Amino acid sequence: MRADARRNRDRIVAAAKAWFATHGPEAPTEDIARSAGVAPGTLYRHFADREALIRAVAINNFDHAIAEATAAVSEEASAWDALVRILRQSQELRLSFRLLTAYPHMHAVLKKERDAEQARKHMVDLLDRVVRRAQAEGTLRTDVGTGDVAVMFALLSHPVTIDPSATAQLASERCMALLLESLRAGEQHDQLPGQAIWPEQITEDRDRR
Amino acid sequence: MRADARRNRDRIVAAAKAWFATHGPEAPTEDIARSAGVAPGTLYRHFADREALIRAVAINNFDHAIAEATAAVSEEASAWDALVRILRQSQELRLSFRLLTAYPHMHAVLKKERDAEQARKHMVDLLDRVVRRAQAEGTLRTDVGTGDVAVMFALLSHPVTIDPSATAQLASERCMALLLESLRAGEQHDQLPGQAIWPEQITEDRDRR
Amino acid sequence: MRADARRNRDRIVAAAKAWFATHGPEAPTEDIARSAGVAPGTLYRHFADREALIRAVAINNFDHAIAEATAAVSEEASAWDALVRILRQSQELRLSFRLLTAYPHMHAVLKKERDAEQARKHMVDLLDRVVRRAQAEGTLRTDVGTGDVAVMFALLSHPVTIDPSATAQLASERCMALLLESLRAGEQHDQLPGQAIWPEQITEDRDRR
Amino acid sequence: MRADARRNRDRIVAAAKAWFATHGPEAPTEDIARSAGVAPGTLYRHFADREALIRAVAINNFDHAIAEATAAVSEEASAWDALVRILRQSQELRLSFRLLTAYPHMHAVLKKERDAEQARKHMVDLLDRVVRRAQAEGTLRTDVGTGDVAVMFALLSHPVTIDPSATAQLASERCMALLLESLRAGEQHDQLPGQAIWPEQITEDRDRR
DNA sequence: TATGAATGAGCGTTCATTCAT
DNA sequence: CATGAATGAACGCTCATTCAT
Repeated sequence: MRADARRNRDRIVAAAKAWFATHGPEAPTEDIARSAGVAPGTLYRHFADREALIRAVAINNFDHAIAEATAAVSEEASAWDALVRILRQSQELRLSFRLLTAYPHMHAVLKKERDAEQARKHMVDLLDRVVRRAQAEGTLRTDVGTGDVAVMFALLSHPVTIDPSATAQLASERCMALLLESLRAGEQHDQLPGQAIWPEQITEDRDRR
Repeated sequence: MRADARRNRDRIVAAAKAWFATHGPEAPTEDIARSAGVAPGTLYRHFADREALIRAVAINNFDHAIAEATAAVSEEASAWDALVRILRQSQELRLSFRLLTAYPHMHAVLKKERDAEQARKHMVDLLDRVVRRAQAEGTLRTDVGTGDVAVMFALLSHPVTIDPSATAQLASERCMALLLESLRAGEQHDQLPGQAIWPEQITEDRDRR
Repeated sequence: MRADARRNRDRIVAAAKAWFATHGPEAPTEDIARSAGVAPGTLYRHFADREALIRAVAINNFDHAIAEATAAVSEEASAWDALVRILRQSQELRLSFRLLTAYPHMHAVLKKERDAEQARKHMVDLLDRVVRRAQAEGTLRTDVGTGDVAVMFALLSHPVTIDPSATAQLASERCMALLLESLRAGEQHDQLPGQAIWPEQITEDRDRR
Repeated sequence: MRADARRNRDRIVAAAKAWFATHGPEAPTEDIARSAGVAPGTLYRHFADREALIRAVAINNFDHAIAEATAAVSEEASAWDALVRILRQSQELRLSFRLLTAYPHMHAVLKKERDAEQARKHMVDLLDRVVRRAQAEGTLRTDVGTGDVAVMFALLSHPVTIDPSATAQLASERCMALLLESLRAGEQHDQLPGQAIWPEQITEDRDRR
């Protein structure tokens, strides 16, 4: 791949990432191309269609999120601290989850490309390890599973649309803080409905419309 | 209003509600009309444009949500129980919040019709009263405001897109349970970032820009 | 025909006349119905379609124009004075000509109803008589025909769209005055191109698309 | 601009010009696009909306009309001869005036683009100069203004809808000849109503209503 | 390979006309 | 008969994707 082509591809992915983060995965391809400083034709030379672009953004995102999570795990003293840091601070992870929950087809879209599916799995596995380790060390309540944590995080990754935006930002952080508080191991926990949700409970076959 | 017209209007609102709930407020009017069993022209006879339809759905929703919340308040022994019931069980309230947070224009859209704006305000006021009463009775922690509760609820009202759907449903309920747990007044609370968010902190002027 | 039906019919024709005069013969039927104080269904009970309504308005108009022209002929001292009065003052005749020239299909539309066609013919015949008499009395130049006069008048019946409207009105009157001046018999006339145009030169078959 | 794009743009303008000339400025864009041999999207790539297309046609027209009028002025011996040639022969000027008087919004539409407004002004100024010069040389009666001439011409630019079309064409020419005759300076002129109308009397603010 | 023009299906909306009440 | 609701074809315009330059 020529150097300029490589550079264009990267700029398109970066532009798409920005648009997806602010306007969701239905953002106009034309706007994305313009932001990337290329013509629409160039975008489509690199990505067969919108879904391919989404996959590329997702892979990029998952990879960054994995890197951030890995750093958290290795740098924090406990699994709990790592978990808190990951959930609270990782913008990349936030976007990853937004993408994953942005529209129902997402899993089907990802599965069309081995790399995308692997990156997703890798990310989930990493989260799973942190969750289990935190439970093992006694800091995370044991009646929740990685699936619970993932769902919580996915939901909290939606943009909060209130004014002023500083309040929106704060609201989101407070919400996260509350949730984390409820996740911490403690004496008197309510009985949660059902059983803990683990990755295995989540079928990724979402294509039956 | 003639009986058949009334019936069609209701069917259109119902169809729109279903589409908005599953596909967001940009769902094709054509599909909505077809679901309602009417021609596109009929939809537009009843609603001047998409925004008018959104407002009608919102009013319908807010009204139902208010009714459910009112019932909860009058039937439950404590404000806390009422709050739990409202947040956990009201599907209408859930959709209401989804609509409200679906896109940033929503407030501007609602403000164009007095009824819509009033219904929204009425709903928020009701929630506000329950929140304050629960705090007064000592069951709800006092470092959160109605705005915090509303944001949390709005976020949790997003659809969870995992398979199987029974798991998605469960995940959502568990998430809500965790949040409620963290809201309950107790001994050792973490320090939340910032100050409690109350309705007053939320500017409803979203039309600038 | 019941009295109320008759009244509705008349009001619809009157409303249509007003709309056609100000907005041309494509004015929305809905607006016409509303102006007439009836529902659209009522309009269509009386007139099969837009063309039928146009014919009704045309007949009404032609009849009034004929009456005004007849009065002019009988009251004015000379054919010339009658002609001037007809062309200058008859609002009905003005609208008649506007309708006739508003869209190319008009003749075809009129021909579908004997009455409409007859009224038109009657009106043209009357104008023809006045023209010939004015020429006989030596007040109208003899190198113009009734067709010339009709065309002139039709053209001058178009609305003048300039601001302020008083100026538009004046401009129209001045234009008419100029044209009348050029029609008066006098010494030194320019040679007009072609031959005088008489009603016989005008084929009324306009339906070949 | 690429050669093919330029060609398409020109074809669209030409097609629109033809449709506007025959069916007025509300002619379906779809038909215009088809006539130009392009898809609807192409039309909208070149012109943001119908009004932009109207302006493009108008500019094209005004420019051609100005060129023809300029040629007439420089080639004819007197201002009078130039005026006669302009009014009689310029098909472009004829369409220009038809557009200008086609609907009341036209001035507002033109004013949205500097070029369009300038071209219009340029055209009017040119006519104004010829009119004043003809009056100075004693060939044009002095109780008419450029506004009178413009209105007359606008009115005469409407299509004459009679059959056969050769007769329509002739009728139009004869009408113009009569008007020109009445414009020539001479001994015994009738008193025209009101005062001469000059461009200054014509407010170009047509947007209040 | 990049460009940016062209395509054309799709959606929102209008309105002449029909039809159930 | 009148009403006014329903119909559905038509039109303006958008945008994902393809293709000529």
